[in-house]
Amino acid sequence: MARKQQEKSLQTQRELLDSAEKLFAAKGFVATTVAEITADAGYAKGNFYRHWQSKDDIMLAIIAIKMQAYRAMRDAALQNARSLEEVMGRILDFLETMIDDRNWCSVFLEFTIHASRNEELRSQLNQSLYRLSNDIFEDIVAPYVQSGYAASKIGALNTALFEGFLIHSLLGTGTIDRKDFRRAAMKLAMANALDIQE
Amino acid sequence: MARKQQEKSLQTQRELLDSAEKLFAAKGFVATTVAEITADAGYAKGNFYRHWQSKDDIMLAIIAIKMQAYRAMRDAALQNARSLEEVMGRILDFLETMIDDRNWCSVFLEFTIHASRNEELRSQLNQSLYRLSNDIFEDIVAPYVQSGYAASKIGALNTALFEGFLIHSLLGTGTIDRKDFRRAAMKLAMANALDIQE
DNA sequence: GTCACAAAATGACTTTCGGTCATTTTATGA
DNA sequence: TCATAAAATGACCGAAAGTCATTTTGTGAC
Repeated sequence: MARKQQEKSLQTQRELLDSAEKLFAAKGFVATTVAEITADAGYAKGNFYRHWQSKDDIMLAIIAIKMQAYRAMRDAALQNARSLEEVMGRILDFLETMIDDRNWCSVFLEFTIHASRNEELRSQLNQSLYRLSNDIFEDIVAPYVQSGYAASKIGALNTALFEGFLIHSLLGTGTIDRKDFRRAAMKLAMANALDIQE
Repeated sequence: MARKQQEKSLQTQRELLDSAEKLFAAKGFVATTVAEITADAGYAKGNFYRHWQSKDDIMLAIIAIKMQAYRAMRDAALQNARSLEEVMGRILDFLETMIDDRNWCSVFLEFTIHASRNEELRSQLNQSLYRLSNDIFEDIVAPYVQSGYAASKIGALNTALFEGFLIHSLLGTGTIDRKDFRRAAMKLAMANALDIQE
């Protein structure tokens, strides 16, 4: 049976994914070479391209996996929230766990900007990256919005503030910390959801 | 007199700067090659390195020039502002002119992330990039802050929201537009400056 | 066991790009 | 006109993504 060969191939793929994830987090997307990934997993470079078409490709695969894990966390956390403040609190808790995965945040951002120059890649990334935020805000936050302002916009502004905060963290300016971010994000979301537009 | 030679060298440098700026804006920092820059200006590649040590180096030079221009614009705009709302309005006008320079924003971001992985480069960039925001908020906004919250933090959060918005624009999600950004930034800054902390 | 076949793995090779440097071209002023 | 210095050149190097002909390994039929 050819099963064993398929299994072997899958095993190799998993090993390469693990090595790639580890190295991307440690050194960044650009600084990590395909040869390093395969060497770390104990294979030759050419083997990599049996599993993915490019370095971009494996990154998209890793992001998809990460996002799925995040999505599960989110679902668990938001189940019992009963007010807008509580929902936003949970969302911000959740974003803070992403910040704790500091190296990964950095790689996300690096890849996001990298992708923005590439039509194809950009739209692929858009799907997995922002579906997370959109889902949360359109499904879970929307019922609490009294201002008539689109929940998706509240979500996008929240994500924007988060990503801007990540940039500041990456550059290590030290002016704002995660408490400042949390406070600001909460304020912004509450104002957007509750203040009637003039 | 050796003057003419120096003048020639400076002229070459200016031509290379112009070509670099044009190409970076059109294609991005990474996608633009040194050979393209020199070819566009009508020189050979080696000539480039008489003027800058690296591609990073010319980018820092261009950023410094741009920032100086922006600083002048800012000074002119803020001269007659008389209230926090007016000051923030001018600052946001100013950020919107940066957004209009859309390609450059994109290159800024790209380079910022690129630099975040490089200790030396990061601190160099920090200086020119964030001095702008810090100056504005510490000198001009501070007198209007009644909440006891540090003006520098208000500035950093404003910049964060701006940069996050740029990322959204770059990815072309289309969920929020500059009006949404403006409204949110104003709200956030006013709340931070006026709401007494609990 | 062994043989044919297919899947998995290899690493030499190509191309591209940042950066170097010995060499050539051009300008200066004695 | 000639020596010298500055400006400009482009062949070359090393590193990295991606390719592919070749080798190694595993499978199933006999």
